[in-house]
Amino acid sequence: MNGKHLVKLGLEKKAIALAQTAATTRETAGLTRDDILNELRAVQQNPAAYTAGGVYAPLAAELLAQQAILDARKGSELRPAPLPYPTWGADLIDPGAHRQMDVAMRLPVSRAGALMPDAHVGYGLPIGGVLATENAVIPYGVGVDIGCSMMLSILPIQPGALRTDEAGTLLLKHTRFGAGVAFEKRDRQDHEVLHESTWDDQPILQHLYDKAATQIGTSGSGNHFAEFGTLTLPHADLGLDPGEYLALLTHSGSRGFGAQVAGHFTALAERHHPTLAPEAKKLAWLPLDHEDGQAYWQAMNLAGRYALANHHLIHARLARALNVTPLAQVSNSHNLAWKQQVGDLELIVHRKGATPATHGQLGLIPGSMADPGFVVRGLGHEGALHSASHGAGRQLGRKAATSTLNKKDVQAYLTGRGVTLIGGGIDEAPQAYKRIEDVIARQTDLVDVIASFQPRVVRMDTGSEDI
DNA sequence: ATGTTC
Repeated sequence: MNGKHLVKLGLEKKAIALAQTAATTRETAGLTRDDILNELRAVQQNPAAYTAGGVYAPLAAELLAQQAILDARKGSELRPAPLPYPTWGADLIDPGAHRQMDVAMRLPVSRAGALMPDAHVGYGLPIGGVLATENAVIPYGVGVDIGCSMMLSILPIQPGALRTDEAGTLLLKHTRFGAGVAFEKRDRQDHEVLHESTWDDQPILQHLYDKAATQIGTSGSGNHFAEFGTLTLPHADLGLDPGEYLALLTHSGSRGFGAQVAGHFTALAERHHPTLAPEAKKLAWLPLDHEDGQAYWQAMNLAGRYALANHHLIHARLARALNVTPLAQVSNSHNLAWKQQVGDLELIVHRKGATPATHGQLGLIPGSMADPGFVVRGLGHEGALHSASHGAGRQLGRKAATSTLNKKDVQAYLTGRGVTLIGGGIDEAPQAYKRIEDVIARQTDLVDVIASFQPRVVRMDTGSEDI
């Protein structure tokens, strides 16, 4: 058998070598060249029928592997141009965030998207990005801090009745900040989320259970915070009379548990798409009709419930210390994916730093450590995929903030607004964020503002560059 | 965002 005959069959290098070996065996068995070429064509047409054994099994396996790569490449190909998507507050958004969103809208699984006015560059999908996909979930479309969320408790206390030093003492005693931190054993609290059978369903969840159990009720680091402030409710709402209330606002996530879930499934998604274009590598997805997609979906939702449980424990601890029961509570996740009907399709809507804003849905949009946050009610805007911003959004990256701003500037800003800060880093300075008033003004068709919250005593993690 | 990454 001449190699040329095999090239003519359209075989590639490795397959040619395997075909040559098989052909030699068949020639020894007395078959003619034409007989062998016919057999080879049959193997080519249906390699799966030959993998069980026999002289053609190695060739058949190689052909199947090649086909799988081709199929994967075909299924991972980006569209030549991004699908169009609406942007809110384009004048506030860095071109880099648009570039990232453009890549996301070129994914073959993408169907719709939107950019919120707090958008800025992140890993994979931009922060403030909303992306709807079909039968696919993108771990980096949710983000590292799965289930990152906000919670507000409105307390039956006059804003002036809690002194600044008392508020600071409470926050220091009843919250825990920092990467890797957990509550001391005697202070550890239980929550029903830790008793779910879900933890037994996957090895990774079993593995992370102990970490989750020790860290529950903690706040973490980065932009996470716990703060007392003054809630101003101009009109009767939330079952409350108009007026001013002492309130507790927290920003926290799924801690080490969620971060490790995110890392695990991002790596898995990348293995699903080995031929994905480099610019879209961090947007690798998992098919939802595949066990890996189902596993992520389960773990993601558990991390979402766990993050909200964190908030509930933080609020319960502080409310108990104050000997009060909250008058009302509002909470929302802003790093998560949801199944959502979009037109005729049920899509997977990823919100990575975006507040769900279905018609009538309550949400929380914080400003910065010294700027007001807002309680909002969604207007269910279809084009925004029922979403709004999740905050003010960065205008300076962490490095830029650290090199541009100094302690004095930040202290002056805090003093000017009567804010007392415990912990905090320069990279979280109010000046590192967009003006929340501008961001809110760009999304009046997405949410109604129903109350504002002015921070008074704020606790954050100690940054690398303290304030 | 996370403890400190293959």
